[in-house]
Amino acid sequence: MGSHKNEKELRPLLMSSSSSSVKIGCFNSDCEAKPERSRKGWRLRNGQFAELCDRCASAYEGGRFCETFHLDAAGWRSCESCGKRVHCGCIVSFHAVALLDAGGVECLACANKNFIRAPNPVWPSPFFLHLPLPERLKDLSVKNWNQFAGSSAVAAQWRHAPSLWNTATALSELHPRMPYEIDRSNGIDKLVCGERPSASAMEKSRSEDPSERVVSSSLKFVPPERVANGNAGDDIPVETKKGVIVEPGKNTPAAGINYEAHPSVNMSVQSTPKDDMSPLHVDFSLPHGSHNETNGPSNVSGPQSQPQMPPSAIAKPLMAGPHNGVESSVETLVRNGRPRGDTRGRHQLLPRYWPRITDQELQQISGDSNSVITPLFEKMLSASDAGRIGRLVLPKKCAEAYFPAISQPEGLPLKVQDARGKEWVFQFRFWPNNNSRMYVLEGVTPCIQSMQLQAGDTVTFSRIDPEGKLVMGFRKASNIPPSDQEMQTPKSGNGVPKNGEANLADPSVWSKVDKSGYIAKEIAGAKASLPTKRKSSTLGSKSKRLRIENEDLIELKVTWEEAQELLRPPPDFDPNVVMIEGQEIEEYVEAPIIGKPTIFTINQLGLKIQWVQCEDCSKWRKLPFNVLPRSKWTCSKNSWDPKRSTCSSPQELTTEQLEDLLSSKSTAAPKKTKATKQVTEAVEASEGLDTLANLAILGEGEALLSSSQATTKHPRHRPGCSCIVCIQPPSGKGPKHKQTCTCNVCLTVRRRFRTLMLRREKRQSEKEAETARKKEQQLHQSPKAEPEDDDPLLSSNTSNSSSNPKQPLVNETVDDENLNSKKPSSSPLKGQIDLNIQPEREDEPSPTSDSCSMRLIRDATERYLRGQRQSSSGSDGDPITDQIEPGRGGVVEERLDGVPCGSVNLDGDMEHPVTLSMPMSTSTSTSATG
DNA sequence: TCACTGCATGGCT
DNA sequence: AAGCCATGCAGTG
Repeated sequence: MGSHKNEKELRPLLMSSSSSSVKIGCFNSDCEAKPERSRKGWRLRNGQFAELCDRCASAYEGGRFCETFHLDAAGWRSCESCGKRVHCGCIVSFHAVALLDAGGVECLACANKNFIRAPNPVWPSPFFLHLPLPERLKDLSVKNWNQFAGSSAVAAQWRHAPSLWNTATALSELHPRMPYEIDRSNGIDKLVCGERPSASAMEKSRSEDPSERVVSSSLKFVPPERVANGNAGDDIPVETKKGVIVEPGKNTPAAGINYEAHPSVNMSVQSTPKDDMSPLHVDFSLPHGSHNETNGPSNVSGPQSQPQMPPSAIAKPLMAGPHNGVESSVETLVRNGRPRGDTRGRHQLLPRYWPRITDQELQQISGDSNSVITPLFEKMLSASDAGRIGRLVLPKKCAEAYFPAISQPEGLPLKVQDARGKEWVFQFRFWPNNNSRMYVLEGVTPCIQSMQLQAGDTVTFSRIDPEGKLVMGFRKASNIPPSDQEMQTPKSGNGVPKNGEANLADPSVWSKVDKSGYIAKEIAGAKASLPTKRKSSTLGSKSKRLRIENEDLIELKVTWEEAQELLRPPPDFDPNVVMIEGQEIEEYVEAPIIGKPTIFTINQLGLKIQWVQCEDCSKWRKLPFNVLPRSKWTCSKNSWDPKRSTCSSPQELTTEQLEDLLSSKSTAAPKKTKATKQVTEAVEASEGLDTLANLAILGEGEALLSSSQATTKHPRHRPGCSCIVCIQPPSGKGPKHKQTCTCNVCLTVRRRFRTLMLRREKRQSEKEAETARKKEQQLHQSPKAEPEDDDPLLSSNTSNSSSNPKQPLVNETVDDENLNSKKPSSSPLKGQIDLNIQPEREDEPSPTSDSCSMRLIRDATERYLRGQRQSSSGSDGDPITDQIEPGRGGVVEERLDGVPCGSVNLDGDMEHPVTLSMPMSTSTSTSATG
């Protein structure tokens, strides 16, 4: 440790000189003696030691220096434990005082006692600290890491990491290969074994530090040496106190002294040493600095060796307190036991990686044991992370700060325990990347899957002491209010579902931290409060891809079909018709608008009807099936039933019927994700197509609709994108899909194709179409449809349904076509918009396929639908319920070959009677009603 | 053909 | 503007 500012008071003339060789006399400015043989006193900031005359040295060693030489100076306080007067305002006393978390100070004797009593085995014995570093480190080597990795390397390494001293050890252990480590060790050694001043420094944790929070019971570490000097005092429950080492560099209002918080012994890991000028820091920091891989051996001492560093990522949040918040990367290093960092400035981790774990979660991890959990960092899983590749990209700084140093790309096997206690071994490695490194954990798939994580969820890395194990917890994205997710403490984390009120473990901590978003959070829990920066920094930062996950996942978790179903041509649309591959494609300048979800049923007469809920009164009103109500539909727009054109009008449906209606609707969706193979496939397919749909719906680059899958597409994806993702064949099984395949994907593709074909046919001969339709209807005796529904296509597709009144009548294609034909629009084509079509990608089933292909497709489709109906049919009784299309959601694709919901907009509000020929599904569509 | 590996690319902070 | 890092994708087995 070095001298501090106060040092100057003692020895102004010598201050500038860092050389102990300069002997002008006793270092004590209050002493006139000129010792022949100087004795070492406190450590100066420059790493050297004050040279004192015998008398002063004796006083110093006896712990009487302050009272002897500046009893009247400011900065005297009483030990909170024993009441003894202790000086807190000079470099000499700096080492003999511990600042308590609760305020006040404690003499070293008391602090030491507490420390010694502390049952926490995590802390190394003071004696251990006294051992020359070389001794402690001699066995350490990179191998250790490897070995540990294989077994409990982490634990071993970190076991002693808690204390600064240990840190040194840990560091050494971690970086045995680095020469500088040795230097570091030396430096530390000096601190530990050297002259007393050096030993002093101990710590105290800051309550603000999340880590500390966890380790609130942290003990204060007092160097043995100090104890010797020490002042006796009463014991103070260590657990309840956190001390802060007094440092010359900073002023404590209360004490009028400079001090700084240092890593507490137990949680030193989390504390943040300052990189300020304090000698202590110097010693500690140096080692860290040395850790820098790019750095050569570092100097053991010297202020210069302690450049000011940004707070460590974790420490930062913690910093808030009286401290200036200046944290040194050192601390990070200390905590991790792995102080490396390319540059100190970089030690600071991005806020998005700051661990946000609640006490409860920590408790969960540690269980009832006395384990101390040290949150290290967290990361929201990207699509890649959660993908099958099994590679979890680790934030560089986090990897370098908390994982063992690796010099070879191959890295090391790293043992990680999940929240359930199960151990996993990942390969911690890196790839050279732009003159840097990209760290990854390989082989995480099993773990990720076991935790059922997906993109958007967050994994947290913590360390359990004294075991020193790495623990990987997780937090499901869905557990947290989307908007608050970023900011709030996970309700459940570390894989331990908790009620843990998402209170930030310690609001004060986070809020104070910085602008990174915590502040905002503190201010408001509401979405609005969500710090945009924060948000963007997490999901958003790199990814628009992920951005949608949380918020949108919930609100926009609609199927591709559902989304399209709700699309409505923009008002006053004026589509441009372009020819693409011989097909007329309508282009809309305006983005489509979103319509209102409805539920389709079939009444007793076999007429299709749809139910829509009034925006104002929430009553359900019956509308012609082909009406496309807008999103803000209200009773007043119910021109079809004047009696119920006001909100005051009673609802036509009975409560029971409504329940059935709604339940059917709600149950439909779940089915979608359920697991028949086909369903699953369908889901996948729809997800895979989401991109297209999203793009179509939201416009290029704006994929607001997220697939149910957290995975997102690369931002570069654009309509027509030919990347591997976009050109991916259905379900990624291209070749495996046979022509007769009836999987959702194939059906979808066929449907799309069919749509095109139908249009063509339509164009070719309206008359023929009409004829065909009638023919189809006759053949299949499709269920009754409204008079307007004379879509020939419909009949073809719905042949099956026709046989079963209860089956959904809707067939996307059919309906779609029906609508087209029915639509008021003078031109069958006019007003049609097929957002599902991407000319560039229509290559799958070529639009130009012949009718034979069409037939095959239809046949396959029908077979599939038949099967679906059979399997899903069976409900009867309530007209509504029964008629609501079962499995709507799950098999949507298959069943929706047509757009049941009207393409014709009869709604007064729908001034745009345009048919949207989109593959659709309406989760709401229903079947015949009796 | 597919899974895996490792580097390259480029959006974003 | 540098660097991070999510993802792409070629190479390999």
